[in-house]
Order: sequence, then C-alpha cells, then structure tokens
Amino acid sequence: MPSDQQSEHSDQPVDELDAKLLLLLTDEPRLGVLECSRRLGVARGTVQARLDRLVERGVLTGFPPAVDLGAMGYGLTAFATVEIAQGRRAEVCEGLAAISEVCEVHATTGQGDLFVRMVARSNADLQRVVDHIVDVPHVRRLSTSIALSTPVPPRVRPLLERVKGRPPK
Amino acid sequence: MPSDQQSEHSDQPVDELDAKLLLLLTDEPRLGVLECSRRLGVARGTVQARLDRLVERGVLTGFPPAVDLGAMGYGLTAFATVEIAQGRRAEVCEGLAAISEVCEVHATTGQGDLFVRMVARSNADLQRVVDHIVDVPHVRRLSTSIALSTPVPPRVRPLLERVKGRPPK
DNA sequence: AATTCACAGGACAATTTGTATAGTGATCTA
DNA sequence: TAGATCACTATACAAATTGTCCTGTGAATT
Repeated sequence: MPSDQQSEHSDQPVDELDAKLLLLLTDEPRLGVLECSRRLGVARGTVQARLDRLVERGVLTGFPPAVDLGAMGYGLTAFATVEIAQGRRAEVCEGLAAISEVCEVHATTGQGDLFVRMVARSNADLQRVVDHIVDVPHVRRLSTSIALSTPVPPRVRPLLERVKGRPPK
Repeated sequence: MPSDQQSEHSDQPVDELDAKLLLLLTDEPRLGVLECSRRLGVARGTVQARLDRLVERGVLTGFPPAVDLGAMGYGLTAFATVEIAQGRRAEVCEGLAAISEVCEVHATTGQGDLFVRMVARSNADLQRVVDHIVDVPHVRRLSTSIALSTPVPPRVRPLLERVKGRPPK
C-alpha cells in the first residue's frame, strides 16, 4: 500500500477543465477570475475553486513576470556542462548561484556533472562569465556552447492540451 | 523632494524603478497596480506607465502561469544533445516540436547540434520519449542525461537586482 | 526662456474581487 | 436505500481595484 494519499483513485492531478483554465491563462495571463469564467462558460466560483485547488496541489505555482533578457541587453544565451570534483556539488552550486548571469543549474547523470544555462551581453561578456565559472572552486572542466536560436521556446502547452483529449466520458 | 533624475540616458532599457517593480512582481505576481504603487511608494499612474513601457519595449512579455510539471505527473526532466544531418535543422525541429514532452529546443554551436529539454512520467516513459526523438527523420545521434536535481531553478532575479546598483562603471 | 517629460496626487464611474448563501445532481458510505 | 458529501450553478453585496482623465511641479532638452 502506498504512502499517504487523500484520494488515490480517479483523481489525476489535472482534469480537462483545469487544463483549459491553464491554457486560457497561458494565452492571456492577466485575465481575472470573472473573465475566465465567462470564457470557459462556467460559474465564477468554479474557476475560483479550481484555481485554489491547482495552487494547493502545487500544480500552479504562480504567475511570475516573464522578462525578456534579450530586451534587457542580455542577447546571448549559452549552455555549459561543468565537470566538478567529486563530492563538491553543493559548494560548486553555491559558487555558481552567486554569479548573476547564471540563470539555471541542474545536476545531471553522466559523471556527477552540472548543466548550466547563462546569459551575457556580448561575446566578450560571455568570456567574462565563463571565466567566472571556471574560477569557482572545484570546477574541473567547462564545456560551453552558445545558443544560436531557440526553435522551441520553453513551453508546457502541448502537455496541457493533451489533457483535453482525455476521456471526458 | 527627491525626484527622479537619471532618465537622461534612455539607452538603458530598464532603470532602477523598473527593476524594483519587476522584482516585486516576481515575488508576488498577482499584485495589482495599486498595491504595487503602495509598496514602491510611487503614484499609481507611475506604476501603470512603467508597466506599459516595459511591455512596449518587450522587456516584460507577460505573466504566464507557472505550471509545476512535477506536480502534474511529469517527475522526470532530461536533457539531450541531438546530432542531426547537415542542413536539416528546420525539419528536425519541426519533428521535435510535435512531441509534447519536448519542452524546449535550442540550436547551439558545437556541431550544428540541438539541445533539448524534455520531461517524462517515469524512466520507462522517458525511454518512450527518447525513442520518439530518435525516430524523428534526420536525427543522427542522441545523447541523453537525466536531471537529478536543480540546484538553481530558472531565475532572473540576480540580474534585476543588479540594476539597483546604479550605472556600474 | 520655452517646451517636453516623468511623476505626484486626486477624482469618478464601471468593473472585479472577496465572501456568503441556497439549490441541484452525482457519487460515496454505512 | 437513506443520508452525507462534493462540485458546480446562480445570486447577492460591500469593498477594493481598474481605466481614465486632470492639474501642478520639478528637471532635462532645445
């Protein structure tokens, strides 16, 4: 028997209405609860309840402002694979986190390596950032590659759209 | 009374007040214009104008709902480096975009390769997704690694915070 | 010196939100 | 099978917020 669960059966974390709501908000995030209810053809209370539950379940974590770093002057995005000294991940991550231009770090399988996404204002600036990373203690090797384009920008949409296809009985 | 005085160089896409506003919204994205103006100690019209200008300049692109894929059942995140046949990038990207689990694709320097971020429900599911990718025409080689943890989740904060420090050098 | 800008501060109507309450059908439970 | 729940519709109302428009004041630009 699995661990704790309030209603382990039927309930998938997100049903079709939830998905529709999330898709609607994806397209027009500033919509209010009332407007959402109108668009979805349900009562306002329902939308309110759904939203609350999505937040409760941790599915919807918020509505952070999407800032275009390019428009802010950081026109370059680069990825780096970082090889580090065994057992020093925490320290290295701390060092990386201290670098403003480091926008994301993942620990990945492979050889206990880290994967880093960073931005820079120019090639020269990227050089500086890379040097900064290399200077982080316990960083052994750094392999950088620059993003030339982003054919598929970060998205969740398809996953949400697929929920629609679920047996709405 | 202390008024603003550093707007002479309209070159900077984001000034300190803009950054503060974005940071505030980063922390509490559902705040309304009025509440923002109170927190920042400026007039409501100012906040409204700033927000409009940020959108105009393309810095603020919206407030998309942040969906936690983990909470939705996609507990696995993986990255893949994809080697493709010369000159087939567009086709391959199209094929990748058609896979729901593919959440992001970048074309990178290196060897005209692609970098892919994807999610899956389980290891078995990941296998399926990977197979799917390999099946995309013109995909030559695929090197996958799983994200074990995310020491630094996607962030913009440090870059915004730095704006506060006035024209650096 | 004149003009333009960004911002503070205020005013007003229309809309939205926060919160309740009642009614209905479907599902779960003892 | 008779309750008890649960999710949703439909309403209601006060309080708060939004969309606009205006005035006045410094500071920067011309």
